[in-house]
Amino acid sequence: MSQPQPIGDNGRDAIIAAAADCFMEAGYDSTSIDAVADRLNATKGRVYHYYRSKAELFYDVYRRGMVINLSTIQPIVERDLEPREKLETMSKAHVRNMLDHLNFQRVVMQGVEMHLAGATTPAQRQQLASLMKERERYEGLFRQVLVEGRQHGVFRFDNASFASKAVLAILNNPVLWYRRRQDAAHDGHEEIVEEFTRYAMNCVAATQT
Amino acid sequence: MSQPQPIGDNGRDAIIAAAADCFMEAGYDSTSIDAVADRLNATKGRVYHYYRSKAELFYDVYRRGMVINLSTIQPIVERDLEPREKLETMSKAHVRNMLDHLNFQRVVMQGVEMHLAGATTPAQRQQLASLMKERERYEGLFRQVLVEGRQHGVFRFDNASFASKAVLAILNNPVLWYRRRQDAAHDGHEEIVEEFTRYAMNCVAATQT
DNA sequence: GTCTATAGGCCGATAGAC
DNA sequence: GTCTATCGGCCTATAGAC
Repeated sequence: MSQPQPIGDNGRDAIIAAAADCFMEAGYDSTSIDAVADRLNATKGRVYHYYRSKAELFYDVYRRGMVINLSTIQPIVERDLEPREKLETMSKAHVRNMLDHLNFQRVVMQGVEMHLAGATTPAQRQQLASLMKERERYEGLFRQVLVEGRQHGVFRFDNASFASKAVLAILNNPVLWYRRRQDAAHDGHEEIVEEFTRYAMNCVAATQT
Repeated sequence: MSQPQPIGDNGRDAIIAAAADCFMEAGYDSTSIDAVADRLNATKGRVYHYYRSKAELFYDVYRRGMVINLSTIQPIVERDLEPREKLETMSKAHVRNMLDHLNFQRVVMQGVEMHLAGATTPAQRQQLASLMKERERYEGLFRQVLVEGRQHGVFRFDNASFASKAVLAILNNPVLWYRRRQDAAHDGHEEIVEEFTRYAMNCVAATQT
């Protein structure tokens, strides 16, 4: 208690990180608790000491992913920027998060899939629903900027909900195909960030840039 | 042999349709062969008579989904249309397919996820890789129109591969949240088709419409 | 707090009757 | 061609030693 633990140093954080990698590489269903434990050079006794079930572990990984995203975007929303510049800054930061935290972002995607598929037990359903609310809140941050920009005449669209979905569909896309490169100096991140941000901006732009 | 069987009437087609519904509702891993058989009012002996494994059944469902998409879009590609009109026609048809064949389209999405996750056995890997080629061919039809339009100065983008991914990311998006409505007369399809097509067009447009 | 050992259930796949 | 019956493996979760 004398010092705060750095992230990744206490029991749970190491498990969350290992689980994120496993879920990314094999998917939720195909990841066994043994596999997560193996990655920690431990056995599943350790995992079950911190988590009551595999589902709870998954939820924690998902939540960590959303915390990364929200804590990046929220401060940008609060800055006093003109709508176009604000959306552009948010978009670039979002794509960077996708590329920098692929493991967590793939887990977030799997959470959406699980929600679509419909979890079996009522308890799981409820848990997933609350996770989806976090995601909707995140989408709301984008929707809010879009509506503001439409009032200023710099964005154009009919249905704000559809527009925010379209923008995020573009910005999330790299998660579906990007693979980490060995050479960190030439990871190609900036080209992806620039280009997908431009597509996202264009799709709701009222005036050509 | 005297008459061709209508789709959905021979043994395999009924199984494919039942499996598509199950995979949509529960996901690949959580769908048991018993569940597919139940939906057919049969037992799994029937399924295993036509398919050697659950994976093969999945591949067939996926293929059916891609056949739906390719057979819709290919004829449009071959028509003699100006690039902007061609892309618009393709986009609308694509979104309609997403809404009209949700079950198969969700399976196609799951196939992409499985590919990302990395199938376990070498045989599965190879099968999935060949399915992904179909998908890339489909994306290529869009890329081709985009490049043609860029030459005519009606589209603008740097990387044609990224541009086609961005366009399809938008057009696929409804699969992630759309749910069938009871009232077929007011299914809301046309609003979704119009709006997401417009976003897709805008994101690569060289001139404002 | 981390381990070993094992219970217990589910499901893919097969064998063989009809 | 469809059924019933069952094997065998895998994996979640728990019990209890250290």
